Amino acid sequence: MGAARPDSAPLDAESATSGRHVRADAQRNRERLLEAADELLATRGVDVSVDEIAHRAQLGVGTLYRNFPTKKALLEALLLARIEPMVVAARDAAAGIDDPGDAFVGFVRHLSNEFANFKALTDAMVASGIDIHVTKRALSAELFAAIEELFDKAQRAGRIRPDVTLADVSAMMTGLGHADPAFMDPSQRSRCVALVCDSLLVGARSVLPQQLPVTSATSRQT
Amino acid sequence: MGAARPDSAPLDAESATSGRHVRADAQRNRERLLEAADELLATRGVDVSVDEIAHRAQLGVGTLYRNFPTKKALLEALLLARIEPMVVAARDAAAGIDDPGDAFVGFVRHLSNEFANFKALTDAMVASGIDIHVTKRALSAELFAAIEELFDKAQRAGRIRPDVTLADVSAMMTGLGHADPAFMDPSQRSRCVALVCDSLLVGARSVLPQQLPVTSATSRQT
DNA sequence: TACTATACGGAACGATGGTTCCGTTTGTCA
DNA sequence: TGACAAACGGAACCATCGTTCCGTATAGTA
Repeated sequence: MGAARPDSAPLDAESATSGRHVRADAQRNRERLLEAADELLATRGVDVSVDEIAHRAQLGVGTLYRNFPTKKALLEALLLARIEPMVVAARDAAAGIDDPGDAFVGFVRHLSNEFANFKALTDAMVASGIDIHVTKRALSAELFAAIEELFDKAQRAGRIRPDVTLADVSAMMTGLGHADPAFMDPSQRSRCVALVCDSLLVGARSVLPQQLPVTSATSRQT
Repeated sequence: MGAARPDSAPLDAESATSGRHVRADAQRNRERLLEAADELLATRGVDVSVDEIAHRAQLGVGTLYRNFPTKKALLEALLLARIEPMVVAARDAAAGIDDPGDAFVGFVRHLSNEFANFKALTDAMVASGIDIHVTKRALSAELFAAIEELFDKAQRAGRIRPDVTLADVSAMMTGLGHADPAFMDPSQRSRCVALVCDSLLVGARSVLPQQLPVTSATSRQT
């Protein structure tokens, strides 16, 4: 997770800053807590309690609070942990030898799915009174930079419309990710990604992926 | 709980069903409560308490609970009140003499803005444990039907891609509406609507509206 | 103006959930 | 293996919030 964060955030990097000793079980438990929070947010949704998270990790609340001074801190750490692989993916895509346009489309597809998994987490952060905008921007500066590189490359290659900006892309992608789940299951999202890319790319008009033959957006449960 | 509610459901239509008397102030207060809830959801966001709403309306909680048996009921009433004008707008658009494609685009633009105002409300409903999908579908069946009419008309006129479905449109619109506000201010949304319509329509490639020259998606507060 | 049905206010209640505290357990090292 | 710092568990605490209850105020009517 937060492997290399040399500067500010003091949450990981235990052995580093001080000669302090960190017991092996403590470190393991920290991972367990993050995993538990992750799973519970995915399954139960926004309103998971810290007690639930602690129990899921087979730990007491006290332990949770030693690792994360507050629920907010736990959620932030989780957000950070989820963003990191995305940064890696974005850099890989930008550095790859594929056609920049294709790489961009692939990454958009990837990210829209990831963002969808984010929804419960960010909703929970909002519900906990976190200023999600400030937090997310601070935490995702690296991600933003990585995406920008990929975007610029594809645009310079003439694959992305010249009048489209990175802000457009960001907005469209958060839109895809935050859409009402009642209208946006994975297969629907796949179609929407194709549509969005059609609008972003130069001269594109994709063949939409198959749609399940349910009556239009009128069958989903819970 | 319910003080004097002779029958079951009907909250408005006071004078109608029964010879019951309804005091003028009571009726006024009901409106005030809905307005207060509306404003507070817009300003403070998801986690408004019923006390806050009551105070904002310069009323006590007791009064609130006489009008709405539960917080959930208040939120549902508010949702219903907000959906109604949209239905009207959709029907107008479908019945109008404009080119169906243009009417569709105009309506999409209108609805994406409305949905954005929805966000706090629907989030609050979710946070209150309401099954938002069931509720919304039940309440918005009319809206859905009205949109379908408009959509079909535009598609039959050859303006909307034949492989695009109503489900696609719904998904894209909820996406536009629920997007992270940090990335989607009104001017940004306007551009995104244009992009989305580019992908939905046949042979469209719009001129994107002007974008404010702030650094890409990196300035917004709260 | 007096009377009554109706509506109002807001204290009190119970549930829920984040956070703290402290006695107990356990990993690590000499 | 023994000792101690570090970590653990979970009861208890406190704040918040939805909801109820009942004494008081008021609109409407005769």
